[in-house]
Amino acid sequence: MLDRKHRFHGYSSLKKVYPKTTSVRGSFISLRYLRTNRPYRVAVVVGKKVHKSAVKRNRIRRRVYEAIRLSNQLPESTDLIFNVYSDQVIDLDFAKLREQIDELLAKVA
RNA sequence: UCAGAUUAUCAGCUGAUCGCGUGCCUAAAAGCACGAGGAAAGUCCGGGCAGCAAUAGGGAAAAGGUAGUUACUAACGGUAACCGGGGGCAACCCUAGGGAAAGUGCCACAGAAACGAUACCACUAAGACUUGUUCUUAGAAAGGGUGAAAUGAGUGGGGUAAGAGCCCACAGUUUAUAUCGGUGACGAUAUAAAGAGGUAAACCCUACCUGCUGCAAGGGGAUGGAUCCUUUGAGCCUAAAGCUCAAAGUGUCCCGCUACAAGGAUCUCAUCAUUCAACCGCUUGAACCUAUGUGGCAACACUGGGUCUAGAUAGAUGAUCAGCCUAGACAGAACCCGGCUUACAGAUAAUCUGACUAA
RNA sequence: GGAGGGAUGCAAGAGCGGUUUAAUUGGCACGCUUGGAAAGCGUGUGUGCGUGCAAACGUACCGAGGGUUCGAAUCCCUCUCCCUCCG
Repeated sequence: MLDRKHRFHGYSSLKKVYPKTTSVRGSFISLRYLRTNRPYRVAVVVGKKVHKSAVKRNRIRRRVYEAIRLSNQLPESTDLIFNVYSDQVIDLDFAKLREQIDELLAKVA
């Protein structure tokens, strides 16, 4: 999990950013981003259609957050929204997950 | 040894590195402490708490719920013990278990008839003639047939034209009364009476219970001011229009109570607050652990001692590596408790039952 | 998080506990009509299992599983999935 200042806060903050973003697609995760003049902010969205169980959705979210945290390619002032649309992230090898995340971030940069 | 029954507990662990939330301490950082469940789930019940002025005050109606008894509990549709019924050789388990002898409805098809009635076949008697596998009238309601169910008490005997609780004996059912046992449901015995179809998870009756809305409750901005709209009643008036005056709340009504403001919308003028839907509510509570403790069959209560044990807000408990074994199931707090229901790999312990073998 | 509503054939959508009611409409298939099509008219049309060469017949299924009843799509309980609302 990331530090509090690098996350989104409030219901409407994410809603306001969402329609202005441009999107980049990966194999299990898509990324929407928007350049700003603040420190970077990150959100990970795992919809209920990905998996029914709350435990498994939590696990996906935490693994993705962790992969983002360990990445050294984070841009300085950008809003990032990771949208997970596949439940294969649960069992995916962690090194491969990191590869994917880095790939997406490289596209943004 | 094998096959069961019941209850309780646990729900991977250890170490390293890098992270997250809250609290403490700080100017800040660092540091230290703590950080999901037995079901956190379903939201099926019961409460607390908050708002509606209310222990939401009393009564009535409507609507909904519960249903053996006695206890327990803050309360319950929950729990415990017991009673009745059912299952099992047994330990033990299951049970929406009030009333159909208050009333109404329904019981398709088939059948004579589905409940104040009625008679297809067969049975009995009398009569008729065309004298026979005949017809008519009467009797009877035990047998056959129909159907889930047929007037609803089985067996044996008597009785009769033929029969039938029509009568008798024995067995059994229900209701009432009495006595005994039990707080009670109920059980046992005796006497009397009766013959009553099923369905109340159909309406209903009886007894008891329930105000509504839910933390997205609610608080956090309160008071004054201005403008506009709407309804009902009364008065002026022949009537309409118009004008004037009055109007409360209790989410159904009456009483009672509170109160002297009709209700609604808009403006943002004055003071005040303001990055974010901030912040509060938000976690010490019918709390948890414990005792060769006390009372009780038990649920549970009391007493003594000890503990502080998540409180996030787009939402914290994770990631990676290494080791061990029995190889890790179901599953993530969102205001909080007490239950119920549903999901769940297994492991361990205790008590009990049956069968077999040995002594 | 809390509150409410729903699930019936390929699709939409009715359905008082009763022998036949799984109505109706669309879609689809076949036939008639036409030189050929469209439209129109007529007939048929869910799935599984069993019997049968076939036609056909029997039986079960109304989201799933239990219960009440002589008899449940319908009444009661539990579960699954879908939709709507809240400041």
